[in-house]
Parts: sequence; C-alpha cells; structure tokens
Amino acid sequence: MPGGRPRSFDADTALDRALEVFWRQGYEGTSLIDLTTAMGINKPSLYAAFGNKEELFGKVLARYLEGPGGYTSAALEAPTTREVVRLLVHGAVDLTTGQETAHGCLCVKSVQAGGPDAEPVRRDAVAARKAGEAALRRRLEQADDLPPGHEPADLAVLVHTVSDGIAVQAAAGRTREELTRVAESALHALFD
Amino acid sequence: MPGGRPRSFDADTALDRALEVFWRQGYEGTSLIDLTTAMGINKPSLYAAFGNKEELFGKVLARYLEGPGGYTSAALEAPTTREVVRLLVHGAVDLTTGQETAHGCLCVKSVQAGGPDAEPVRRDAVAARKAGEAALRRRLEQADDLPPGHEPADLAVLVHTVSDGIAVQAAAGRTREELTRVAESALHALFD
DNA sequence: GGGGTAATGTACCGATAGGTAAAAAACTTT
DNA sequence: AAAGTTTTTTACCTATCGGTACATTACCCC
Repeated sequence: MPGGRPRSFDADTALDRALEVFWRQGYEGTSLIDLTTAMGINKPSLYAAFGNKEELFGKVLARYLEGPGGYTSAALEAPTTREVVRLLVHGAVDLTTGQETAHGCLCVKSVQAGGPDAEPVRRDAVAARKAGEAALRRRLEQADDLPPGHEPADLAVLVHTVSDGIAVQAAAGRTREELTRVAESALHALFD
Repeated sequence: MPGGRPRSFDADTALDRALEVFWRQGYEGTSLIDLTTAMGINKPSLYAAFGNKEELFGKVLARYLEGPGGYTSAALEAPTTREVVRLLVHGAVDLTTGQETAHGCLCVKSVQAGGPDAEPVRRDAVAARKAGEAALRRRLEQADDLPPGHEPADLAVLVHTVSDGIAVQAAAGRTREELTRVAESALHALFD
C-alpha cells in the first residue's frame, strides 16, 4: 500500500494562510479564489485536503482557537481573579489589534455571519464561545477573591462581554493604545 | 408637469421590511431576492426608489439609527451619569434581544462585514459609531458625577464597548434575562 | 379621451459563486 | 521498468449574484 504523488504544500501553513483571509474578510466575504490564492493551491487540492469551504473554516477556527486564541486558557491558570481577568481583557486587546493580523476577532466575526448558508459556521462559533465561557465560569466558581457583589456566573459573562466589545471596537478601527485604556478602565471598575 | 403611475408600495414600510432582513442576515448575507421578497416589490422598483443595494443599506441604516437606535440620544438627556449609562446598557439589551426583531445590532454586524465590496457599508457603520461615541463623550465631559478614577473619554469608550459586547452576546444567542444581569453587573462595577 | 409621465412586470445580462470530472504528473512498491 | 496510488492541472458545470432594457400599465392634465 504505497503513497502516490506527494503534496506540494504544507497543510498547516496553508491553514494559516486561510486563517489570515478568513480573519480579515469573514466567512461570507471570502471566496474560494481568495482562499486558493492565499494558500497557494488550487481548488481540487483544497477540497481533497480540507473538504469544502465550510469544513475548511471549521479547521481554521480550531487552529485559531488553539493558536492566537490560546491565551484564554492560559489566563485561567493565573493565581488571582484580578490577574485572570487582566490577562483576558489585555489578551483580547493584543489579539484583536495585532500589527500583522486583521483587526477584530474571527470568532466574534463569525458569530455575526447572518446569511442562511453560514449557519453551520455560526453554530461552530457559538459552540466555541460556550466552551470558553464555561471554562471561565468554573475557574471563577473556585475563586475566593471575587470582587464584592458579583456572582461567578455573572462575572464570567461580563468579562466575556467586555472582550467581545473590545473585538468589535478593534474591528471598527480603534487603536491598541485606546483599547488598552479601555481594558484598564474595566479592571479599575471591577477591582478598585 | 403631472405625475405618472403611482407607487404601489409605501417607501417607509418597504424600508422597514428591508431593515428586518438586513438586521437578521447582515449586508453580505442578504441577496436582492431576499430584499425584494421581503419588501414586496421587484428589482426595478427597488432600484428606482432606493438606488442599488449599497445605497439602500445606507437608507436602512439611517432609519435604524433614528428608530430602534434612537434610545442612545434620548439616554444622554438623563440627569445623572449613572442614569445615562443605565439607559444605554439596558437599552442595548432591549434593542438586541427584541422578540419581534433579529438578535444583535445592525450597526455592530455591519462593522464586521469583511468582504471587499462591503467596505463602503463598513465605513457608514464606523461613521455612525464615531458620532454616537462623540455625543456620549461630550455628555460625560459636562458631568460632575463621574465614577472616581474615570476620565470622560475613557468612560465613553468603555460604555460603548460594553454595549458592543452585549450586541455580540445577543447575536450569539444569550437571552434577554442573562444580558439584563450583565447590564446590572456592569452598572454595579462602575457605580457601586 | 388622448398625450405625457412614471412606475411596474418580465425577461435578460455578464460576472462570479461553490464545486467537480477527467487527464496528466510524481511518487512508492514489487 | 511496470503497476498502483495519490496529487496536481485544466477545464468545465450549474446556480446565483447584482444590475438593467424594454415593453406595459396606471395615473394626471388638458
């Protein structure tokens, strides 16, 4: 059982190229030609390696969450609640205002995709968000240093909401410096 | 100089129908057939009355900002800073989780539209957001009851950011009850 | 009851969307 | 070197996209 013609591209770097264009243009705003051009391959190769556009997006989203979005799970291991939240909101600023990446968050962008054929993509994004929020809630439920008057579940959603807002602001053109001040203001409001 | 055949539709209600579908499906996710079907007219009538898809969206966005989005300017007239912010965040919850409207915010959705041909739409949305933020900042600059340690400009952006986050959460399926708790948590963090 | 005028209905346009069939090319094994 | 396997290349498919030409219809004015 031998192997045939070898691949002319690396699957992971091709996924990274696809991530760039999906991140910048969103699922609905990205065409197959955009993808194949960015990935340096042609359509049959794309389909053979990654499935159709929808499946490719699923793989790209997973790679996004584990790569650029990996700071979220790392943040949960910080010792204090304040530090956890600080890493989350500043991480959101860094992620969404990167100099070499598109501004905004792929997951936030995707959850807003409204077209009928984008619904599976939307569901993927919603599922990823739910998982992230559940992890943060569990972390906060085990904390003993919550800000006074805040329930763990509510605080988890609030922090998530601020992160989402940061992503929207970044996509709308707000600079990293401005959003860093926003993150600091949010921390000040919550913990000082 | 008489008028020819009269219109068979009311322009404002047609705009409202177009608003519904743009709100639900976004600019890129909405086709002309979606629009003409919802508006009850055919394409030549649409083009004669509203211009092309892009111009139609501009008129729809203006109508959205003055109608469902009108609570933002009304909120600025509240006597206290806390009341202004309270009206803004709870207004965002009401707007984005309406029972008879799509969940999420048209303006937030549009600012995330990434396709190349959606760029003028994105600019319209960004301009509307800038105007709203400037109005809030001016209102806060004249206040003498800001929460301690917050600058007016930073607070304006933070409140806007929380509203954006609420819109994203609503689009992702969060319920009105949950988001009401988020709004209350945000107020508590800022003012209590 | 005819002009003039503006909106409607129908049918169509080129371009592009996502997706695929089939043949040529590059490798491994025997 | 020949058979078998898998990828690449090229060319093409149908459906739909936003947008429009043209003839028809319904109104006002005289």
